[in-house]
Amino acid sequence: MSKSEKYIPQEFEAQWYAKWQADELYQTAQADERPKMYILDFYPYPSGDGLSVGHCRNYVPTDALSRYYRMNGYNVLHPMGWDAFGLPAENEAIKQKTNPAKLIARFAANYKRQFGLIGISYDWSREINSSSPEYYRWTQWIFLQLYKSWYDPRVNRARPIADLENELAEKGTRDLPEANALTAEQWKLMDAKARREFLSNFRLAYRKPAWLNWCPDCKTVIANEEVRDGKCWRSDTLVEKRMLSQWFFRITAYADRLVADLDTIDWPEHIKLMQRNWVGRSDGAEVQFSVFSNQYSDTEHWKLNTEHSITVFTTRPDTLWGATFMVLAPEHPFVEELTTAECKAQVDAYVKEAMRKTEADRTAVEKDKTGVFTGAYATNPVNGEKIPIWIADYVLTGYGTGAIMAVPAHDERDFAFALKYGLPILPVIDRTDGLAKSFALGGTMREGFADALRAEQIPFGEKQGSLYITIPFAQLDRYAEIAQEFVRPGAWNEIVGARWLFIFGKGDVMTFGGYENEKKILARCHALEPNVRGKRTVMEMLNAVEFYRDALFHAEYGAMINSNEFSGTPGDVAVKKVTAWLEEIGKGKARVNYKLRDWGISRQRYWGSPIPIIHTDDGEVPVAEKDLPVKLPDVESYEPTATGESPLATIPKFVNVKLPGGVKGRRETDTMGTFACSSWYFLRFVDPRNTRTAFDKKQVEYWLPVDWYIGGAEHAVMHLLYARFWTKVLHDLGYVSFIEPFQRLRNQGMILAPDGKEKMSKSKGNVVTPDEVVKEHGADALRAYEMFISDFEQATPWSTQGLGGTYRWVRRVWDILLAPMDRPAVDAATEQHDRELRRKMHKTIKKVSSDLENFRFNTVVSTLMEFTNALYDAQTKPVSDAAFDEARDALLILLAPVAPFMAEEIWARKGRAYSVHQQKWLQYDAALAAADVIVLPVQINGKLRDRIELPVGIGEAEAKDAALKSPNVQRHLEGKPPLKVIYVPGKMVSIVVK
RNA sequence: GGGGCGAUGGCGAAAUGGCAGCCGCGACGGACUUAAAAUCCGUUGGAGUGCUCCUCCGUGUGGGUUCGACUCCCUCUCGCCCCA
Repeated sequence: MSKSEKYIPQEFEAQWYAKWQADELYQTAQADERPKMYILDFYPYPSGDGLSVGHCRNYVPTDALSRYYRMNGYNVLHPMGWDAFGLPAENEAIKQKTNPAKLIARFAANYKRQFGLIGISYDWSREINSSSPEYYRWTQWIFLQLYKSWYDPRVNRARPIADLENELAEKGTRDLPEANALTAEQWKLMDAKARREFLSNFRLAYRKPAWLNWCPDCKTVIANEEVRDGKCWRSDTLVEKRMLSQWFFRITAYADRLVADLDTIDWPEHIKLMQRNWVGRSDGAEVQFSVFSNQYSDTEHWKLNTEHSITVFTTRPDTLWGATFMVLAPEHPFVEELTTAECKAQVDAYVKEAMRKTEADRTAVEKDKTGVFTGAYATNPVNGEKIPIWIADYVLTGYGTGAIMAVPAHDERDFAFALKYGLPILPVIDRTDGLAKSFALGGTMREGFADALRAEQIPFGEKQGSLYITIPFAQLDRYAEIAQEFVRPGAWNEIVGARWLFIFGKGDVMTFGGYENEKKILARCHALEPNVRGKRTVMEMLNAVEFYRDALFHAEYGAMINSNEFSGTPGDVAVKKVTAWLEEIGKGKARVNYKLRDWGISRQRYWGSPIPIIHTDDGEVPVAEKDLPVKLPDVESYEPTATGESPLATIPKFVNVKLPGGVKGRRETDTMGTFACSSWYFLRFVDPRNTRTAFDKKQVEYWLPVDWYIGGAEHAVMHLLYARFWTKVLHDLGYVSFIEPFQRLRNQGMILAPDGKEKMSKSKGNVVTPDEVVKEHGADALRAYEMFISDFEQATPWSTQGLGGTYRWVRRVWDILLAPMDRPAVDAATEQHDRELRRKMHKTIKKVSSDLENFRFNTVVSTLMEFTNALYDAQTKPVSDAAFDEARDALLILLAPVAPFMAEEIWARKGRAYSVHQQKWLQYDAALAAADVIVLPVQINGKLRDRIELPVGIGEAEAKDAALKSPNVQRHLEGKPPLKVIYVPGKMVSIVVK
């Protein structure tokens, strides 16, 4: 190593890294007696751009943590690998007409070089690559475990599919809830193909038709993430939807466990919340609406209609009496059959248009709701009303049943839709806030009305002769009486909100509620007032009065009204009561619905793990486990197909197989999305070269669950949910004993570009790379700055000047630890200064240790900076050599996790035995860290008035007494007696006066 | 559209119910130097003609809880991120 006096990191960093690698300093031992610590960074997709300083925000702090735990005697597993499959590599490879494996190898090598540059202590002997056959062999193996399993809701876990086959042969689906009815005899009569099809309703990996994005210009299927604003990212063409068979994992079976088990892990609350919301459990009811024979249609169509009933899911069965129409998603399977001849043309046009839109476009609240009438009607099961069936694109097929009962009085979107198309809006739930309003149009009330209101203290505003009245809830009855007195003949007055009354005269009052009254009221109003004749419903008429708008609609859980025998049912029990009644009369049943959908894994792409299934005339057959992996064919280059199939479909050598027994088969050509690979890689790291199993059970039991799992918040939902799901399946099948893979999770904040607040991106040319920083300032200054820049989870801009600050600090440390010192001789003050320096040292050890363990890396560095400043200060004081050297040695050890290169270099220069990274971490002495005196702030009425210095361990009475005696406190008390004196031990005295 | 996060000096930030602004950047002043850079030392939230003392104001907005609120609760505004 060089002997330059000055701090020149470029002279020694690379050499130390090479030595650490050669000495296998960071190679992790297998399971042993020591406590273990598994610290895992999200494994990255290696891109051609390499790492930026933003990426290092993740890797540097976890590296410091790993080094800290090693020095504390833990057996630390800190591995790294590559999420190598997927679109970015494939698209780049298509562009360069090469094989993505070659690109990935090059990109990964560059990442690895950069990790070395900044001194990350990964155990590279455990490096994995998800696109290598040695790895994806086991991804396929797990796929087969899912394929060969089903979820038994009676025992709430996955079981082998063979158990189900046995049960079906014995007693059919008799004991299976939610299954299509099947007797044992019917099962026995089925052929192999029919049985396979039936079983796919249960398997955890199954195939079903689903909509895909199709780009007509590229003539290929594209992934969701390649669709922007409904257009293809490459060609900017509008994307269409196509229905194709695809593979899914039945994650919905685990929905409740995925929510419940969140309580067992230490994750940021907001991530847990996002996962709960993503699963989106809602409890409600499934209700059958029979389709009404369309007697008003003169076509043949209505005959068909009598065959159907439509199932809707609702979380609000208590609002059923207000369901005035029904809306189907444009994709709903009944749409074509239900639509009458007169409506067919516009329905067809509407469906075609809807298929082009994205889900976001369709469900945006601000967007004008559109829809068309099908011509068909359904029967509301609770009151027998005939209600029209519409289709509208704000209803989606994926959620619930693809059909909704519309309750416009209590659902915002239904309300807007009903207003637009003149459909009746009937309130059936009472308001919970008691808001009631009346608008008395000028000339509708007799003289003296306003005076009468004043006399009753009913507040109102007056504008151009009209009164705007907000009626206090307690005075609703009184108001109704007054209005009857004063309403002029030929006019009317109404109350909306907490009560719905139309007052036409004394004793002539109609309640707005139910179909019949709605029509009667509307007819009377039309007759009396020409201005409202254009209004198609009572609510449309009321909505024309702007003053009423906030009282017309609400979505609260209030008491039921206008609901026959259920009227008056309180809001807190209404849903339960109605659901129970529906079950009783056989028109519905309680049901739990989830926003979570089954996990679609099919990709019509080359660059992914092949799905180990072969299609034969007798249905699908899984590849035998001994024949794994199903290898990707090694091709030079390939293009997407014009049919929407994977490029693999054009490779006959891959597709055509002969099964044992000579049966011809066709391989599945879809590949698995990359979330499959990343759902178990943390298991592979414990035993990455195993050729017999996916992972050695003993190693997994020692190392898992992961203690610290660190990565970007963008994976908050999908990756983490999928990995948890696979872990639970493996648990159910007996492969692992734990139920959660990641015990503690933290997300690093993003580092933004230096200028302004935008992300670093190659296209904007604002990327800062570790290479350039290391070249200029060295890796240790970079590492220190990565940790110092901000709170670990907070987004923050990169600052080249800020980096200069940590560089200066690192150099100051170098100087104070290595440069010869000319310090003052010891004198009478030495003892005192020694004690102060030691106190600072022990406080520093304590804070650095606890801040590291609590992910407070920025204060780790600031604490080390303070300690460095204290050493500079001590240099000018008569501190003893012993105390000074002890403090310098402490700084050197504490520095090792943050600045490993410099710590090693200084260690060597001081002639200590290699390596500093194998030294023991320091223990602090609480007695030495304790202060001699405390300074107590004293507050009067919450304002700081003085600080008093008192001995440590002072009692409450003495502290209060000292506070009250302080001259400053006396001055502010102005002789007033303290009402209350609060002493917070060691922290504060707070005095309350009048 | 759905979900999440955030807002503190000129800037990055600290303090998580108890002295607001540790540490760093920048700026200003000083030492060293023929000079500059580098380095070292000092000052640095705002205001009050106010630098060892004193007072007031101050953590996006408005309210609440508390002896005490950057911190907890509610309202609004703005910004960012993720998913679709």
